[in-house]
Formats: sequence, C-alpha cells, structure tokens
Amino acid sequence: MNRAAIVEFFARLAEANPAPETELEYVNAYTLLVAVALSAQATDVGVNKATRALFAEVDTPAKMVALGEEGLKAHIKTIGLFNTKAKNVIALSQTLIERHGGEVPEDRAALEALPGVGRKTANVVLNCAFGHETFAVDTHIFRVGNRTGLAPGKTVLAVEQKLEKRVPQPFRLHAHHWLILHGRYICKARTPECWRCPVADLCRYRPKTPPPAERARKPG
DNA sequence: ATCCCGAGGG
DNA sequence: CCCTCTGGAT
Repeated sequence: MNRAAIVEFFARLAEANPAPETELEYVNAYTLLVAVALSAQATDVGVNKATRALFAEVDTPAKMVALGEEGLKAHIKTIGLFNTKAKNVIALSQTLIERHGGEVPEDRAALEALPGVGRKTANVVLNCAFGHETFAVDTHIFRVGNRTGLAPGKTVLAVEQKLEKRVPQPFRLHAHHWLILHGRYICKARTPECWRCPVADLCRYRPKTPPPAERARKPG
C-alpha cells in the first residue's frame, strides 16, 4: 500500500469513528493495566464482565494485594488463562507498591519488567493512559496489517516496526484503535466482511466469503 | 515450540 | 465439533 492509499485508509476509518477508545472498562491507569493484562487471548466483553465487579471493589495495587491470589481467581474464573493471570496481577501489584510508589510507571522498560506485562501490554498502557504514539500489535492488528498490505510482517514486532514507519500524522495516536476496531468488527479472522468494508478498494485481499444476500440465494 | 485456558460463535 | 479472542513466559 503506497503512502496516498495509507492516508486514505486511515482517513476513512477516522471518518467512521472520530474518537476511538478502548472497549475495555477501567477507572484509572492501574485498572487499565490490569484489564489489559487480563485480556490476553480473551475477548474484551468477557474481561469486562469479570472486571466490573472486581474494579468496584479493587482499584489500587494495595487493595489487590489485600484481595490475594485466590480472591482474585474467584473474580476471573470465567476468563481464559486465569491461573497465570491471577498470579501475575498479584505479583505485578506488589511490584508497583515496592518499586513505583503504587503508581503505574510511564516508562516502557519499567512496564515490561512487571510480571505478565510484555511489549503489547506496555504499548497499550503507554497509548491509552499516557498518550504515547505507540502501536500495540495484537491478533487483530497483526491480521489486518498482513491481510490488507498496510503493514505486512512475519512477527508482531515486524508489523509494529512497519506501522511505526508507515502511519502518518495525524493518525498515529489513534491508529491502534482504528485498526483493532476494524479487525474486530469488519476485517474478521474467519469471515471478513469485505462487502461492507470502507477500505476494500485499497486492500490487496480478495474476498473469499460472499455477501449475506448471495449466501442466502445459494446455500451450502 | 509449547503451555496456560474459559466463553462465545459458526 | 473447531476457531478465535487486544499474549507472555519458559
């Protein structure tokens, strides 16, 4: 995708959604960090279902440590990988208290040093909580980048670096959310809905799924 | 490369 | 049934 096409690509996504935000529910930077850590290989809907009750009760690292690993597990049993996540969130909260005064650090290295926090989670927190122009590459963005030709790459880091080079202003701050929402609702993993995609003419992917009307006409 | 792992959709 | 969901640590 050339530069003009990339500008057009984001201009259309921006027109459809001028102020995109994360669909994870949170009340402060700390609960954002926890929500993102819980969202690995899980849907935001599923995470929100568990965190609504959790964050009403627990919204600081100290309260999380007081809740304890088993107490946290009881809240997040319905989320995949809950054993690992509960252990990490308690340890992460303890570390925030011991090393960062109970605050979420505005620093990539400090974030990635937290248990259960890798590059993707750090990028989301830096973008959503601190307004950094980071490109958190998740399963959606990896797929959209490769499928469309916007930012092809064999690894998530390669895709991130390509986005870093290719995404122009004024789209850099919200590119992450535009791409993730596009991937979640239109450029879906199994059956991308190209027939209602606003950037289909800029995309290198040729649809293999016929539109609903055609599928109804010719079932099977 | 493998493990962690529940809910929802097709 | 199988696939997917805002990954990270070993």
